[in-house]
Amino acid sequence: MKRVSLKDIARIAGVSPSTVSFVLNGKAKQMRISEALASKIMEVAKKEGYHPNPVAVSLRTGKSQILGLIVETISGNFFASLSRIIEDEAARFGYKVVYTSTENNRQKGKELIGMLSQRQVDGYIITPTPGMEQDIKELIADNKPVVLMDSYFPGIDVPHVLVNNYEGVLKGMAHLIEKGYRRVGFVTVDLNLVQMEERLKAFQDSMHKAGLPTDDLVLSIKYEEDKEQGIHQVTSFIQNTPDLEAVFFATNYLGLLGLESIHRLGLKLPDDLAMIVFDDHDVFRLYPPGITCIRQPAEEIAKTALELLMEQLGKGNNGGESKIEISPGLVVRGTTEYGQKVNK
Amino acid sequence: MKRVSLKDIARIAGVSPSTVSFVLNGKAKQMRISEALASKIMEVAKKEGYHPNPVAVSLRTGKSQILGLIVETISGNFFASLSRIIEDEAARFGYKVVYTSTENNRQKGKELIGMLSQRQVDGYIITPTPGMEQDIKELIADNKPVVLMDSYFPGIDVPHVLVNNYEGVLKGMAHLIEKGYRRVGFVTVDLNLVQMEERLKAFQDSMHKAGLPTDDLVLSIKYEEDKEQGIHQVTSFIQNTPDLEAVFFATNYLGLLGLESIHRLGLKLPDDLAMIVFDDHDVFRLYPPGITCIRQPAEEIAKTALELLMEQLGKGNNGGESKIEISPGLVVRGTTEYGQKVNK
DNA sequence: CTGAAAGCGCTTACAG
DNA sequence: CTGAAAGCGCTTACAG
Repeated sequence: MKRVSLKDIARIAGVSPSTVSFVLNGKAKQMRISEALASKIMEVAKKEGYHPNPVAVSLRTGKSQILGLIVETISGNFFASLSRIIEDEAARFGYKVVYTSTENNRQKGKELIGMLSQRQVDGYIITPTPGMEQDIKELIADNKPVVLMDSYFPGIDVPHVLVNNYEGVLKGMAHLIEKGYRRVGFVTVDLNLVQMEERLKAFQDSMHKAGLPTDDLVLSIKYEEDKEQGIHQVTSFIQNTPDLEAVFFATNYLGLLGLESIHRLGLKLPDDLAMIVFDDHDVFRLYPPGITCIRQPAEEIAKTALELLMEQLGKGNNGGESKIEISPGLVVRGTTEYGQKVNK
Repeated sequence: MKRVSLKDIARIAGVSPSTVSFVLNGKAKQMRISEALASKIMEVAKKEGYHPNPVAVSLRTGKSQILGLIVETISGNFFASLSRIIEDEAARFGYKVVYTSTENNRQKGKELIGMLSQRQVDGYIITPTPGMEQDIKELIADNKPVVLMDSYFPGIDVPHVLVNNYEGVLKGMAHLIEKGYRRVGFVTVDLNLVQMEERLKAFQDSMHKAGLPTDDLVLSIKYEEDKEQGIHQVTSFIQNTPDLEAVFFATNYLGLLGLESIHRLGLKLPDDLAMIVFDDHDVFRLYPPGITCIRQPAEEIAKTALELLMEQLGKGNNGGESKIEISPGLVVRGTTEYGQKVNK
């Protein structure tokens, strides 16, 4: 059951290991090895079931043909949507993918990157969390190919691909305003991330453009708050905001809090209150009918990220920033789209 | 930014590479290297930030300190429950874990195992699917450490750990019968798997022991059937079985079909119809209150599987069968446990 | 056109 | 107690 090595093939074919290596790596022509010899070697290799030992190749070349995908949590829907797409796409380019997650743990993020780089991972696709800024800087300094997904750090010059957050909220707001909603609340989270800022800004711009005030209409939940606390805050926000007609939730986690609040208040969607969610992670299938979602095109984001990475791997890290923002879709869940608002 | 190598450490410390290797691998004493020298070498290694290159170690030793975890799908809750536990446990033993999924694709299962074995994976934890029998046999023949989880092949002598399916259904049935339910249906799937056989047998044995007939009470759904078809079958089963008081669903997929059917029929849980689900994959959180679950202890299964694997890794594959069955728990979801059945 | 040789970074008998 | 040497399986200048 011993594996056949390149040397074995050479011996059987009666040539030197180098010749076998050249042929098997498609450099026969370049090395001007005769067609006849080349095809003979190919045949022997096939017959003996030869497969190069990737560990040896990796040691020799310093490349592993492996990509590292680092996400926040491996058990979420975001990861589920992504992993398969990235794996398939990577395979097309001859790469394997290993997955790791930080599980919301700063320390672990650091270790992971360290471990991956030791294993000679050739490139990284990372969903960055606030704590990883430094690690990512080091990766860049080390000239490693990196692409960020879903978010980015304004201070670091590294390719990233994410949904166009501003445009997404704009779309959702246009939809609501067109339907006649005027008292629209916005629930966001107290997190210093570019995405969240963009979303809030788009809300305010939309309202102001429509001549609507936003003074008492923004609720910002603390990130550390636990779930029950959050539900409580959303509940009283809904109760205490006069004439509230609709609420825009800036993330799907917030959306779930909202759903629960609405449920507890005994309100009916969308008649009593309309609801719209910015679905960061393409989980809109979880929502019941009657909710509008700004949907992230996870598939397109993943594909684009991989392409950016391949570009870097193909021609070295050019260090140029490439910021790609993908337009989100507006999805009305279910068939019961809420109609024109009557008594505006 | 060049990595420091063992050779570098040797040069800096003024000793030979072998000495460094011995010290760093804890064989200083065994090789009778002086304490002073050993600690000096340790210090240099630390100061220079030396980390052995795992690729080189792997090439030289033939071991990778990596375990392969193969599951059916990476996007399910089962995987989510498992991955973290296995990863943590493996880390305690100094192993990393790489995940792969067959995504219900026979061909892919084969490729995956091939790829992992090339990468010198030291051991396998596999959730077997019917198509993998041959591949697993080869692994065994090849003397690779393997542990199966969640299922097993009766014909193959390989360690496996799974919930005690028979006992689980027995528990659930005892619960129902004790509450006074007599007309209990059993919905299973037409799949030739030991787990399913055990579950059905336990149902029949329970009923018979209580002196209850089961003739018209078993529905077996075809595995290939699509979801809508399945819902249809369950719906008519519920409608056409006289005096049906409760239904036992043999898997959580079937349970979801049942939930939808009950919803469509406008029945109220558990008053109109009681429902109990064998939750293969610890997803009982998805069910609404009023449903009883036989819950798989995913955590314990995962831990045990890893221990079995470590045993093999520690002392070589002894080839002996070790079949471990873990007792399932009975979980009544939510606070609204259904009460004593009144009009039996 | 083809082969001998070095070397990727380690470990481990073997010889002092 | 410690070092020189071989070798894991490959790739790639270098020399014919």
